[in-house]
Amino acid sequence: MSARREPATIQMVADRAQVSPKTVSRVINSEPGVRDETRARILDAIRQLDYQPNLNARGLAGARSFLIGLFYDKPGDYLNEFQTGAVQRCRESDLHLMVQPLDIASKEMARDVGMLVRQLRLEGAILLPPLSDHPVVRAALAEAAVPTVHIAPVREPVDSPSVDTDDRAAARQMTVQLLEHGHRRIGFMLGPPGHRATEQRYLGFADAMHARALSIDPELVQTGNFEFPDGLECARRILGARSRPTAIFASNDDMAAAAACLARQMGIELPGELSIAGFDDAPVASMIWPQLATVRQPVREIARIAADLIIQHRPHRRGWPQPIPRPRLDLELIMRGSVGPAP
Amino acid sequence: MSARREPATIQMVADRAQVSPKTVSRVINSEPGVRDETRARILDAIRQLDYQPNLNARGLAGARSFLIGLFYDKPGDYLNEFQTGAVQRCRESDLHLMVQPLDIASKEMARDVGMLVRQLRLEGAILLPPLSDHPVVRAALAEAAVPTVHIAPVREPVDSPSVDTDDRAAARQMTVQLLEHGHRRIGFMLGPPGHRATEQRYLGFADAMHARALSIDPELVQTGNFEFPDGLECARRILGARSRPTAIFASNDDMAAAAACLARQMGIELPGELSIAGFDDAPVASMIWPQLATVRQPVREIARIAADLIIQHRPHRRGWPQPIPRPRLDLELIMRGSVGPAP
DNA sequence: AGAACAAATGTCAGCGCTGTCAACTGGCGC
DNA sequence: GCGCCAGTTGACAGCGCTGACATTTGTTCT
Repeated sequence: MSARREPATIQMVADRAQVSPKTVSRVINSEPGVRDETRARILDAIRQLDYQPNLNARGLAGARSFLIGLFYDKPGDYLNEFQTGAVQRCRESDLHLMVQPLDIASKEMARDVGMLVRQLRLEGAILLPPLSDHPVVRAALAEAAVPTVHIAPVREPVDSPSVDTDDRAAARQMTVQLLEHGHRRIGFMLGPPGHRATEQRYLGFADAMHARALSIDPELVQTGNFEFPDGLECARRILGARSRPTAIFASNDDMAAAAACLARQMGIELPGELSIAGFDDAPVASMIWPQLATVRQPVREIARIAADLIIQHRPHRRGWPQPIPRPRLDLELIMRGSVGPAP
Repeated sequence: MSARREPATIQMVADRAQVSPKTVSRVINSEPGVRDETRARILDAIRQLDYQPNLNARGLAGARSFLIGLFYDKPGDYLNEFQTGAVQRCRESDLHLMVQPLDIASKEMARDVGMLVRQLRLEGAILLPPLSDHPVVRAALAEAAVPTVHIAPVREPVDSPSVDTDDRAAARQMTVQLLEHGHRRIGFMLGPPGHRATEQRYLGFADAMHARALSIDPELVQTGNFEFPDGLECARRILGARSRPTAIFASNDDMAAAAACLARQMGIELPGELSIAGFDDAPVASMIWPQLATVRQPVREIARIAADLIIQHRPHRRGWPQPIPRPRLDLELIMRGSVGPAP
């Protein structure tokens, strides 16, 4: 084990490359106006000294932070995927990702956000749903003038980009699948209010039903909060309806799993007597039998795009270029064993 | 919307409180030697100006970073829980958590780690298994003299604390439960090598079997990598054994779920013909029917303790106080429907 | 009251880097 | 040969804060 060297400084690199620190700085920041030969010499020195610029110093001098914040309400598989994608994208641009859970129920959110943002001088923020629609968070971020990207917001923010997916189309397609399997009475599990996914997925379902002139029995539409326990409760109500549906389309996989679970307890055979479809392609979707037909979101891709929007934006620092980008990604239907012909 | 103020500086606070910046600094850092009356005046000024110290400046001047790194290999529910706990603890001490996925298969890990550590000047690092045993990561961290806490390492690092759980005892207890339900032929699904959990859980299982003078049929012991698909493969081998076991104890819930899934496909009734036990109390454990008997890890608690170890250690900066702390937490058995009397 | 000391506060330089702007270099046209 | 300009490079201050040390203030004891 070698004795621990102190980290190299820009001055040391400059000395070794026979240039001024400023020129080294230019190279580090990929600024133009450095002769190739000089650049090469400097890069060499950097390599030899194994130099890493000190982020604190860079940030202080340049009024930057190299930090992007990722705010989320509840952890879960979605977060994992998203985080992975976002970190990857950040690393490609020499940025770092700061994760921050924010209890949507807490009254101290504004304080928390403001604190983080101003202490860390975040260069951008990404809001995961349902935070993307939280007025307090939005306001705190706006006040601090932090460029923000909203993921799947219900109301598109006028002055910030958002990224979302065509949940409506996917839900419509999935419903069409159910219809083509002969299902006519179809139960639906809504997500909690305040999520774009909740409204879009239902709309897609309704689109498909109405296109076939089928009516939706309100008794078969139940609201859960995207979690297993309420999925159970929804399923109880749907399967306890006067006339039991032959299929259930749940707004997410956890609730779909709950439907499958309850059906099993009730001795209902899957998919013989009941078909079930979910949404999100969560791990649980392929961990139960029969596996859940579901819709896959390109979460990592969404994350990369979100991070990218912030990174691309950075140079301007204030106000997004016209027009504000709002990429919308397509989803992928995944048909699996939980959907079969209607009995 | 008010015009966006520039963030307050320590100088502004000092002026308003009629003291020198240094005294304000003392208050911010909770240093002793400030009269109560002065402190109050300063705190007042801070509040009025809504002042937040600039982390970059603090870090640069004080040779700190206020950052702790959390390194992990694969995301998952464990990570979510851990991250939540760790962030909470960090916030309590004015620190921040930097998450960093590290592909255990990648050859650039040393570079990645070194880069992060030196750019960010991390004040500490937490290694999640199986990274806690990765020699390259350990070396990179050691070279940079970053205080590190290892979570559930197979080999305890001589000079760093570790946090783990008594998996062996818990596995023994779970096995005893199976035995008391009358099971004698019990299959076991090992985790991948390189995890403490893998060895400890098996040892606990073996402890209990041997205590009853029962032998373990090697054909019923299969290795997976903690993921559902191999769980399926393991289950296929175990359930395809010449003499099928009446119970399976899987080293984690994903694999246990796979056993349940396969059993169902094979028409084996749970828990009537086969009992299944898992480990970790992952979400999936309560999302399938019958729900999995499992072992709950206090993941958040572990995370808090790990962060705490780093935070407590910080003042010394080099070398841990004697002796190196190695807290070990107890686990909680959760018996659920997947375990029943042997047929 | 004055000395002697502890407590409280201040002064000042500098952490490692970048923004601003000045200075230098070489090539070109006339 | 001179002026001029674009292309390069450097000098220098200062980002906001804290460490080391100096100074002032308050307290206690004789």
